[in-house]
Amino acid sequence: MARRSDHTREELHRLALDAARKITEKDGLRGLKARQIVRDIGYTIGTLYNLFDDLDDLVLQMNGETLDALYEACSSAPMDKDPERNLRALASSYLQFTRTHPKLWNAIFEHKLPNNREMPAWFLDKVARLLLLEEKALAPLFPDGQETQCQHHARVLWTSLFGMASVESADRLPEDETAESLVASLIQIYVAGLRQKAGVPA
Amino acid sequence: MARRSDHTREELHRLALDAARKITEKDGLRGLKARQIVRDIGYTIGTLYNLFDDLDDLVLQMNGETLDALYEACSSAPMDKDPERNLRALASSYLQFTRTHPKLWNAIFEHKLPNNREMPAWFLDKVARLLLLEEKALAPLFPDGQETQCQHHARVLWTSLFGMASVESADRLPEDETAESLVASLIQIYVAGLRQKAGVPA
DNA sequence: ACCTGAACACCGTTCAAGT
DNA sequence: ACCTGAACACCGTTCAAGT
Repeated sequence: MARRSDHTREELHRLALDAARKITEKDGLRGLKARQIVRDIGYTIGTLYNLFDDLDDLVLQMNGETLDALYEACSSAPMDKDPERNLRALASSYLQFTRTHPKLWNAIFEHKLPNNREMPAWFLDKVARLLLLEEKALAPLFPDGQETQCQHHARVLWTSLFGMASVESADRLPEDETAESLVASLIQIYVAGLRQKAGVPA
Repeated sequence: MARRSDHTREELHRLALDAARKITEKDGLRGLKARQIVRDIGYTIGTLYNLFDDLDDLVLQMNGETLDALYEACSSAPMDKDPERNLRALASSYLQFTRTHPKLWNAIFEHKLPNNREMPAWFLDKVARLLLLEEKALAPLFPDGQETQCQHHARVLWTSLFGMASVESADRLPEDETAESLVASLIQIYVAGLRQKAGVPA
């Protein structure tokens, strides 16, 4: 057999990533197998390696698309001159995404390359881009010329948000606590602390 | 062959976990293989399944020991009546551990059981126990009767610390930023915010 | 009672052979 | 040029056979 040409290379690429996404969404990264992907799209194992270097490459691309979707979801959060409202809206969008696609979101951080291999730059860019949204949300609190401080504190809040989402997604929060309740305190109290430090009471 | 009895069951158990720890420390959870473990301790594959239900069981036990070691390291942080100093000391001990054993620490959160299987209670206890240290560090800030609030804010700080350590261990911090610099801001500013809220200026 | 290692089912990956 | 699927090396896991 050979040369089915039912689909172009681009279509096949898309079919494979869509199938991988569905499997990961259901069974997690641990349940994602090359043979299951091709079975789902009606092709054979060899074709997958015509499309991707290896499974790590496929997972990186799938995670890249998840990061794109997460960025899109977070971008839709409304931003104005109230940093607390901005941060709450952004965190809310972020957490809504991680709850809707917990295993897909987890795959981004679960996936580790072998010791010698490092994450490609395009992937790190997609990760870094999200942090800019947090900076933008926090910016109204800082006068011009304090961009460095704004970046620092945006990173504090962003890594904290990541920690809360991560712990929630691992089901390690008690019944009466959610990532949202934790992040609400974080934003309220951290911004109050920042305002106090700057001598600008709320 | 059979019946070597070079080691008791308990000794073998220990040998296997030690070998697993060394492999994970070097190559990460992804590089941990059943056959490598038994090769390192001079036994064969069947013996491993005499000692553990399966590899997941072995990894859970290894991660349990890592949590014990982390708890021990964090317990040594000095505690007094100054919550900021307490929190800084605790975070410092925590981060020193995650930097000394990055792949071992990562294995705790990387390791996912199959969909149907859940973490055993003894493992969750070891995770939960660490949070109590953060509560103890923060307690001087709260009067008697406010234990619930103390627990809540301890969890905010603890999940944030986890996020910072996690991002640092994934090499996703820029040159001029460390988990320590992030956590220093978090503690200083969050506690200032808490004091302000309680009407007790620093 | 304990340990072995062949055997099994299943991986990721390669590649000669087909059309 | 594209697709196939047998083949390979390597997994985790089981278990009959040894002492």
